[in-house]
Amino acid sequence: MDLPALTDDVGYLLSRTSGITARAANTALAGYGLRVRQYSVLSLAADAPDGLSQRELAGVLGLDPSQVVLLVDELADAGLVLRRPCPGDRRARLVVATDEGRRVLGGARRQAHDGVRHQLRALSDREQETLRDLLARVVRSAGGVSVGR
Amino acid sequence: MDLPALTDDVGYLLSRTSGITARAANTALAGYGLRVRQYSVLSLAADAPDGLSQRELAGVLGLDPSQVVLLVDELADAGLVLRRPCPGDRRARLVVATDEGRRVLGGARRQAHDGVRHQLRALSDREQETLRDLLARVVRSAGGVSVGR
DNA sequence: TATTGTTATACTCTATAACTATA
DNA sequence: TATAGTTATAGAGTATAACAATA
Repeated sequence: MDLPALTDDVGYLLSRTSGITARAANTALAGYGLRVRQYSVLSLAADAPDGLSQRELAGVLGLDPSQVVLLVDELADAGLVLRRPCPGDRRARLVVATDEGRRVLGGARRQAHDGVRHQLRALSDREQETLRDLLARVVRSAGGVSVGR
Repeated sequence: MDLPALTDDVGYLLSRTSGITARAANTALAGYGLRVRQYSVLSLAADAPDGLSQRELAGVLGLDPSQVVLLVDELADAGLVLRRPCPGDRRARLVVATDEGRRVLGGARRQAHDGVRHQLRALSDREQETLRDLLARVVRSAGGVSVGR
């Protein structure tokens, strides 16, 4: 079986597409003082009623826990999240969105979504859904495996 | 209309999937002394009968020309490509794969492809094709636009 | 005047190791 | 002994600006 040329290779196309959409998202988020990684932490924290531990954040995002520390530091400095002691485990700390964090997230989420959507404009709504579902299955099957060390 | 939670967001899923496949590709390429960016330059050079100018490489790959210089430097140091003067334009230099470059690329391409494919194993062949076609349309529509400066 | 390649610089992202306090 | 968080460091990727040679 013949291998595809670079420009028809899924890995290459994933990298290019991800770069394009991440750049658009970062541009859209710049007005809120956020970048995609900080935004993703804030977004997860805001959607979890009681917040998440940093370990949970690292697991979901596929990041090393040491990176999460820095991202939460920045968000906390900006007053968008805070660290609460975790009842029942004095090692852990729950990352919770502040009211200001939720307020900022409201606009940021909309802007980021629109920015990404504009880069996907070549695809119909139906096709964007298909893309999302295919990617979600890849992440769920492969993503959770090699997170730890 | 309601916005999706982070884990159902196409931008987030693209970033995660791209990270997963790029990591797999880098692991697969490590034995050849290559990383994905160098590999992509080598791959394009090898597939173009007379090579490509660095400007063309930058355009196709969505990179800044200054980044291409460094990538070609590394490949040239490793003896995988060489810079030929471009007949008809003394400013430009054509990047051409050496025999050794083509030989290395043969194995590297196979390994990288298998590594990425393994991360996509949750999708059928048919679905992987669909994914590739959707991504290709996004790159073609949005990718060529804001490359220059 | 515009384009090709180049050098330089700064910032972000990624990967790893080692340490502390708790469990 | 394992786990949650933290600190530190190095390497890779990304983004810009400026310059020489040539068109």
